[in-house]
Amino acid sequence: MNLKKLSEHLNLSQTTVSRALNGYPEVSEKTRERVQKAARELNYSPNARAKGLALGRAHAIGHVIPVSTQHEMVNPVFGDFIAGAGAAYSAAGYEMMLSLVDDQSQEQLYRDICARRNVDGIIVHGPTMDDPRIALLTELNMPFVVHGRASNIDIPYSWLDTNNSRAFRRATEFLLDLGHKRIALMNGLEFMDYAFRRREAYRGALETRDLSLDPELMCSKEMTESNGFLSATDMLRLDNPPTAFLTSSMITAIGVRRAIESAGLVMGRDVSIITHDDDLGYLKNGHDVPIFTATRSSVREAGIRAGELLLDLIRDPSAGPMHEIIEAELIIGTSTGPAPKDH
Amino acid sequence: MNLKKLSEHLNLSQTTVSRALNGYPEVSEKTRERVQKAARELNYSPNARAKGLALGRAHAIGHVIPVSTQHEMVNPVFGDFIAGAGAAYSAAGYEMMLSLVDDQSQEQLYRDICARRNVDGIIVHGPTMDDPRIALLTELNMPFVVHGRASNIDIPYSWLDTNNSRAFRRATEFLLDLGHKRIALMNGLEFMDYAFRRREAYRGALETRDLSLDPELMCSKEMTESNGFLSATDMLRLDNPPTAFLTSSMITAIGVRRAIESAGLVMGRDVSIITHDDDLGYLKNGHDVPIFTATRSSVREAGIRAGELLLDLIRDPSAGPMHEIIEAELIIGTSTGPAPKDH
DNA sequence: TGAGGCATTCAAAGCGCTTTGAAGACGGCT
DNA sequence: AGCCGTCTTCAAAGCGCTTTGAATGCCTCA
Repeated sequence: MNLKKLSEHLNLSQTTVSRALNGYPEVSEKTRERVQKAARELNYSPNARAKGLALGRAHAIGHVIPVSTQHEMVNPVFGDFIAGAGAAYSAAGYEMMLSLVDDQSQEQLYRDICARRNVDGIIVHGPTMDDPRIALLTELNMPFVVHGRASNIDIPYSWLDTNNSRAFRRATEFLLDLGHKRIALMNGLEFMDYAFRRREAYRGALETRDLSLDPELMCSKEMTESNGFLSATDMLRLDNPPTAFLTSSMITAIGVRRAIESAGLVMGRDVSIITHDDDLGYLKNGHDVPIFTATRSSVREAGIRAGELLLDLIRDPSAGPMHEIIEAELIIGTSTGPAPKDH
Repeated sequence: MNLKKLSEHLNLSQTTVSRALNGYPEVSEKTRERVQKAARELNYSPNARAKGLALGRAHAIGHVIPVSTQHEMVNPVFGDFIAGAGAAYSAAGYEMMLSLVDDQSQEQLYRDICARRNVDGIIVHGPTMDDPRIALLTELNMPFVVHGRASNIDIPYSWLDTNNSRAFRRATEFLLDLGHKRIALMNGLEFMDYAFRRREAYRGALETRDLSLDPELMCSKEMTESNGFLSATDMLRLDNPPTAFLTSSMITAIGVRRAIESAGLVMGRDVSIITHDDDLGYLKNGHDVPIFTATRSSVREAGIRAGELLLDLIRDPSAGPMHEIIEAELIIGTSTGPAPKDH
């Protein structure tokens, strides 16, 4: 069923039918109702490609997902993020288009996407510190919103970010206030901007208390359960092991907990953990009492807001670079306690 | 940059330019090279909507992701599945289109997607036992491949599935062989087809050994860490508690492990766990020695194969219903051991 | 009665591509 | 010279929609 057939069936011109369905005023109410009824009965829904061609808009948003080539891994927060963004899109009648890309072929893929014109805007995931995509998309004149920020980029662009600095500073201070002096940082990959900010916040908090950084207590790896376990196991074997861990994700924290327990120690008594918690649907941090003390901010909320910002930007590009920062809550769970005396 | 401008710039007709770029033989090699060079330099890439309109094909595959309304949760295997499928698509020059839908408005969404014609095929995720989408898409004449199967549907359709029955039967027998008699099943939601098959396999294995099912040892919930923890905690408090757990996902298993440990028991000695392992990138089951004894099958592989099947089906719909079954490996980890004597 | 105004409706152009059917250029053959 | 076949190129139609600019019918008012 297409517009032509529908209009023939109704003995009307395509113009009239199109206008009736799109709510234009210059069509009488009788005909509008007749048209709408027929459209419903015949299950007519305009061909999206043709509509897009005529309108010059795709009614779709692109998400480019970087897939780590080493580990073939998709960031697990991604599911929740797009669940949020998707809700914003469908409310506005937009589709979501996904492309996966390995770290190599980034630039060409973005160029192609823009040239092919089947998205009206792009969400940039996982920005690095001097992410080249920001200049590229600006040059290509494609509306975009970055989930995160790029510390070394100074051209204006729209972003939405969690306040990683404040969250990790608070988390570190929380441990320091409990008397911990040997605090390990299990960070994500530090060319990622959020991981860089987190490390700087950790460093800042320690230095303010005149504690120096110990490279043996810092690691920067992909945030998997295994990495959490392995790195924590190594650190716990040090002569002067950490009494607390600051981890970048719940998954890493689960690995660290496993390391603590298999070292015969008790979490929250012998060794503390504080983690960042993205509030993922399938990985809630406990129920009434949280398991892990955590800085929590919902990545699903971030998805919703990022989607909304981008849609606003598409409607009115002059609305200029938009910025939004999300504060994380500090949630007290059972994984933290005062630093043990005998260390 | 579009075809018209490009052809004017080259002093050629649009026809010739189009043919040159699409590899048709009736254009001379000189001109072809000239055209290709210009296209590269001017960064020309055909407008996808226009191409789709002209060709009657969208070059895109739709994925409809059911979002559980109660828990606003996206199945965590989803990220890995689409990473696989996406690889298959981009190899073939296809895009991936995502729609999220809550359980309610399923049918209308599918009808719309088909009517709007901006996908050439659909992957059906998470089929239930008598999933209505199969009849619907068949009627609408839209190529599709189901990830999983629908036990109560008897019309022919294409699917790709893990052999859940065999995997869970083997897993149950493995525990039985170790002497366990009180085996708990922590299943997913049992209106989902895979969960139903898993339960039936578990039941079959027990009945073969003349053991009766104990409803107190069976639960059917969303596969989250919390649910694993809560249900396992309850079961371990029974007068006659289970000595082994069979869980549906790594995440659930992690929750069960937490329950075991916080009950003061030791996993693999006091209580065994065997789980299904989707081999997710960020949640590897240990490194050299697996943590959990598990039935493993890579959901990423499933994504790749499902994508390939669907592309084949789109190329040649008469290639008829395609079926593919993936066997799971049984991986022996440290989470299982002989049933304790004193129980 | 005819001009003017308003409410409806329509034919046709255009969005950017592919593809059909036709035509131009060229060389070889009789 | 004239004809034919081959190689190369082209103009135009069509994909399904929106939108411009024009036309139609009807009513009102002078």
